[in-house]
Amino acid sequence: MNSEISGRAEDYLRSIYEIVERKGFARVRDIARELNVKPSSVVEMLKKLQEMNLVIYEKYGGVRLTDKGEELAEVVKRRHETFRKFLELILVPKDVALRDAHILEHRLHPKTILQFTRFVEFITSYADHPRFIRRWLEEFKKYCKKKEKEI
Amino acid sequence: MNSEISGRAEDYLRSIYEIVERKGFARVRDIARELNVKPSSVVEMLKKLQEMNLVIYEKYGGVRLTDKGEELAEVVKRRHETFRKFLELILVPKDVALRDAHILEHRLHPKTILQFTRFVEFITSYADHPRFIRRWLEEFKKYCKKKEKEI
DNA sequence: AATTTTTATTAGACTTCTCTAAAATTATTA
DNA sequence: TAATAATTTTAGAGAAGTCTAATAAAAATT
Repeated sequence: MNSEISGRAEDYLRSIYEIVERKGFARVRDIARELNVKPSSVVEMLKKLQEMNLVIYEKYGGVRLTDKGEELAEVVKRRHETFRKFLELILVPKDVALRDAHILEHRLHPKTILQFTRFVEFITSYADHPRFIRRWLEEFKKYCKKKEKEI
Repeated sequence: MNSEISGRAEDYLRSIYEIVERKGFARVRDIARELNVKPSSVVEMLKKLQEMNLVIYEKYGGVRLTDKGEELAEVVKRRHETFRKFLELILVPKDVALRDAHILEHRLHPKTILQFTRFVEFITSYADHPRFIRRWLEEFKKYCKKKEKEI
């Protein structure tokens, strides 16, 4: 009866979604490579995801998402993007931002996710308009550079 | 040989630190209550933490942190405060912010933690000075209120 | 088509953290 | 101090996710 999806399951779901988006279908191997796990772990998780009606897969065949799985994956992906953008906004290097967005995207309260989303929206939508936002971003950059020199 | 401390172990460490700070000593019961786990789970973890030279505890006696444990707990606590402040800054309700800071504080790359820290520093240290920051915070509040009404 | 290589699956074990239930210890109070 | 209550500890098990090694199936190559 526990329909709570685990953070790790979400990772698998997003990964499958992105692979399918890129190359049309997902294989165990691709997923394993993307998540840095062994193929056997992928198979294990695929069984669970199928149990939850999030993916359809046949032994030795390809993997695809159910409608429910796709919906969920899209939510997860949007969340991921939000966190990635946010991290880049506060000047975390791109590679680190990508990595850490994965960590941020799970288990946070919906209200928290909402506020992160609004923050990113607010900054990016205003970024090339009002002076005070642009000014603020510039000042933050300066502030970081100054701190960088202090090390 | 693996001296990596787990996120969960960090929770225990911070919890012990805070209880000791509050009432002088920590008992299994206190820790269990604070972390919402059973006393037996606490005992289990205390053994591991002792193994890692982070706490000293005797059966049926109190728990205290070693110097090494205290140092680590302080780092964890500062990190926690940073995230809590940050979440409140982006207008996450206090109770949710407290809860989610626990989730954010683990496993992020040092560079990410550094940037979060700088961001909070930047905003709070300038908050009552230059107009453009105050202005910015006000605008963000307005933006959120507007979005709130749209729901 | 037969052989080799790649990919996928299973079985079984391990890690980390958790729990319940029972036993041991300490504290309280009558 | 004897009985009761609260706390702590142990033992044993379970969930989630991972791994290795062996096996099975599919794909590629000769």
